[in-house]
Amino acid sequence: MENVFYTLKERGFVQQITHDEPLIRLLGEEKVTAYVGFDPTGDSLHVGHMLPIMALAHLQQAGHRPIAIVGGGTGMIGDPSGRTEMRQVLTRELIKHNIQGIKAQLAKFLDFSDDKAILLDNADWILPLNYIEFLREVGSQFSVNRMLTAECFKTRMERGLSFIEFNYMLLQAYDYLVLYRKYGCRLEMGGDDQWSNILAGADLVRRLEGEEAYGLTFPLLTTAGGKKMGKTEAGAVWLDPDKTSPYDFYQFWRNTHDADVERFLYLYTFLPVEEVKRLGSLKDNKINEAKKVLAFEVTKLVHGEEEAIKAKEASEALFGGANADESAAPSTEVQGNTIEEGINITELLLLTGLVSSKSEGRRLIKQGGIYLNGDRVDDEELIIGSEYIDDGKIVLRKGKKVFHNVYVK
RNA sequence: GGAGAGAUACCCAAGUGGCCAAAGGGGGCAGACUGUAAAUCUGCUGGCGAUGCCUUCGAAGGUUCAAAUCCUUCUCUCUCCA
Repeated sequence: MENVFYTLKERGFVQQITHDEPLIRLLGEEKVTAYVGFDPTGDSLHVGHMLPIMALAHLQQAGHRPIAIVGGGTGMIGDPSGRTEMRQVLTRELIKHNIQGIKAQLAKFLDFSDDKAILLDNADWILPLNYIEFLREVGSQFSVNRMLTAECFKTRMERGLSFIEFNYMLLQAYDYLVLYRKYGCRLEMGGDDQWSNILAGADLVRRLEGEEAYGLTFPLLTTAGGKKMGKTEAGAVWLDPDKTSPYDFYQFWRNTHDADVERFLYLYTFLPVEEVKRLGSLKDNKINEAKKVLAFEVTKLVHGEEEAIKAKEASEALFGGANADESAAPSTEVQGNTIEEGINITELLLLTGLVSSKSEGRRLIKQGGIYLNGDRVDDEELIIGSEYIDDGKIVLRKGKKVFHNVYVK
């Protein structure tokens, strides 16, 4: 099998590595145990977490053993990296709850059977730590002078950094040490903002165990539009179907900027390199084909083939203008008599969540941004009665892309 | 602990008694153009029973016919000193 390092490199996963030659050799010669940590700051992962997950999946496919760490212990501290302000300190209960959600989602990407991949909560070894023992074993290995020069603390030096956060680096480094001792873990990966933390861990393993440990970071992705990957105006794009519907998830990928399509196909799908190259080279409106493939593949990965097909069909039906089944679009159910009595268009918009206030609804109508069953609405006082019900539902549209079905019970 | 500076809408940032629901920029939303893209141009961007009313300029009080603007207390942040 080809060395997985080259796969990762070719697909754009590699930003920095601690030692290139020895790491490549290691990955080519033996089964390597590698880990990535996830912050339990929410009960679902989002698109931003997919990069490390995909990397772990590639490693597993190449026969290596991934470890996913959920930071139940470090979550009690909060990583200051990349933050301008202190993180909110999470409660133990909340973290436990979040870990449950994250575990379930990771299982979609990694095979945890027979210890082919391992999921751990670092609370197991961090919470029982004895302060003095920890300081003597781990703390003594760190130079404050050096820590202060680390990039991750620089921004915080200006805005203030509390002692609890300053300790975060030691704890993450300790994770690596524990994993090395228990599982022989030799590689830690993470976002490029984790570089300092990863180096600290690799250093610690080398100092205390005399063994070379490696680190690799992923690029921090921004879209061609300059936004943080996985964030939209509406917030993060979640992997949890209750937070982001498969249809919206599909649409998120379908709306990828032209310039990002190839890069994303490499990173977020398992399509072979030749196929990605072919799709990525499509020009002008042909590239829409590539976007469809991207959207379908990623949706399939996260929500399964059935949901992916539904999302794709719904999308094509809605944008194709056909009257096909658009059931995958977000929907709201209303009581039949609400419509029979007649409801103001702005009330209905508010009800569906398409707008957050009636004023916003009126504004949109005034600007010609609201469509009812395909026709533009120009009267903001329009009363919607049963004559608008078509096939048991009313189709609302905001702008060009946001569809919403209103089902009448 | 001492001295100073500051806190304005989603973000940055003007405003220092009425003309302020609050300039400007960013972001966002919509329209035009398109390929469900980008770029560009245009409009909008606190709420409501709407030519009026209500809430909003860190919090709570006070002065005034009138406060984001003045006074008092409090909370938080930053800078310098120890």
